[in-house]
Amino acid sequence: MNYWLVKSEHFKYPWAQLVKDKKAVWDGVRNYEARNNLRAMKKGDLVFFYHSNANPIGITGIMKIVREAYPDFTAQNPDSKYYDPKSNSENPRWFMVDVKFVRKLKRVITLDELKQHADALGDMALLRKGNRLSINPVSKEQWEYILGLE
DNA sequence: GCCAACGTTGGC
DNA sequence: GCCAACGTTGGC
Repeated sequence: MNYWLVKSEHFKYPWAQLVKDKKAVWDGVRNYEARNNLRAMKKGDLVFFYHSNANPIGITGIMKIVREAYPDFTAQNPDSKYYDPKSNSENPRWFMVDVKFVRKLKRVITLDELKQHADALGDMALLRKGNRLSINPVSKEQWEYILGLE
């Protein structure tokens, strides 16, 4: 079992939408490192949902992987803003996963707060300066520590 | 809206 | 394969 943290901008796919939909397709990942993380996700893995460019900025809830990586068809759709002419169905470049709503956190654990616990969280990818990766691995220790803050 | 950080592209 | 130019992310 692995743990992850994914970012979403509130105007792109807001947490409230997932709460309503219960299930979502996590598509549109167009960064190789993020894609590699995406492909390492296993069914049943738990995922923090992190709101960037939001108010407040932070972790709002938990999701679960319900379908492992499969080709992101939006890359083949010229009308999609995620269209990538260099990807094709024989040799897909991009992947997506399906996620399911698990639960809301009792409160938002803000970036500010995570920063205050930077020592305990060790070298957490999210807190690294300049980190822009939209899919980050989280260690078991970090996962449990963050839930302890809740 | 600014801008630092960093990924990607493409000419050479 | 280098690297300048450009685009994007995301906190502030």
